Amino acid sequence: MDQSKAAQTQVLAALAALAHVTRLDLIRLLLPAGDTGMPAGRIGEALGLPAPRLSFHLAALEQAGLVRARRVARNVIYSVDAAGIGQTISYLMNDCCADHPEVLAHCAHGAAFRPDGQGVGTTPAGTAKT
Amino acid sequence: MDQSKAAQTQVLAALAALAHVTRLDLIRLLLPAGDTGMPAGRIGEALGLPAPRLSFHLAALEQAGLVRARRVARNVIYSVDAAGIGQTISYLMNDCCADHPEVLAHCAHGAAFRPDGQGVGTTPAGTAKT
DNA sequence: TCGTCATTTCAAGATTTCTTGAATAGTTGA
DNA sequence: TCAACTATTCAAGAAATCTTGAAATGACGA
Repeated sequence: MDQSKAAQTQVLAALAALAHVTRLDLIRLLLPAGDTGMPAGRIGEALGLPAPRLSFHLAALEQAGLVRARRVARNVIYSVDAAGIGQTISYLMNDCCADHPEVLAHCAHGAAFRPDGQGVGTTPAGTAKT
Repeated sequence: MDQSKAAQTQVLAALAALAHVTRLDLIRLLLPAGDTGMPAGRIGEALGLPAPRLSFHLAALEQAGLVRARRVARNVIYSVDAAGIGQTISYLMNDCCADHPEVLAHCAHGAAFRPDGQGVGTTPAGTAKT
């Protein structure tokens, strides 16, 4: 059970990495590209980011285990690490919410696990509060 | 579809709030207490936190929509906002991973949605990489 | 009203993260 | 080898976040 501390450290890094507009944009852009990925240049072009800034954020995501980089000729291709993202979400659900169906109910609400398409609400915390 | 930007802002706040050891500890401590919650004093005692620091982090969580506070006599009772946490997770799954079963596979791996108990792995990103 | 308990706010310093332009490194074709 | 192209690293400043002790607020019982 010392492993769970390392697990938390890793998740904290992933959450910190996700907690930034630019990096969330990067994940969103890269996900549809799947394992094929996208060269850095085209990413920067798509999001209108200066090169050093792009490198900075991609490095952060890579270090957090959320994206992978591979060199192809002159380009560096970035792609999402599905396992990294999935396990981060999994940790949130299990470590925080294992015994709390109320939380899971809100998770499932997004229809991710419901092929019938019930409830497409992507409305996050707070929106329903005011 | 301008609502999705507000949604993202809210999720970013929630992710930033979660991306801190102390605050993740707070969530973990408060979740088992459910709606009953826990007075600030006892929380600080349980985690060994000085009062101002506790207030600072609880305020951050509250602002992010992850916990709620209510006053009872001299005490302030804090409890988790299940909807806030659930919707944050939901956003990650839907906005980032809607079309990507590979990610969802890793999410489900934690057994949250599998009563059969298959795969209790709480192992987060990266652990399986080195 | 006074004193006490529970909690928050304030102010200052320390630390970390983010952005930017300039310089550097790796890869390819001529 | 040289020039062009792609991407990262560096250094410095700006901004945001975290921690801490001291002071302030709010609620209750005597």
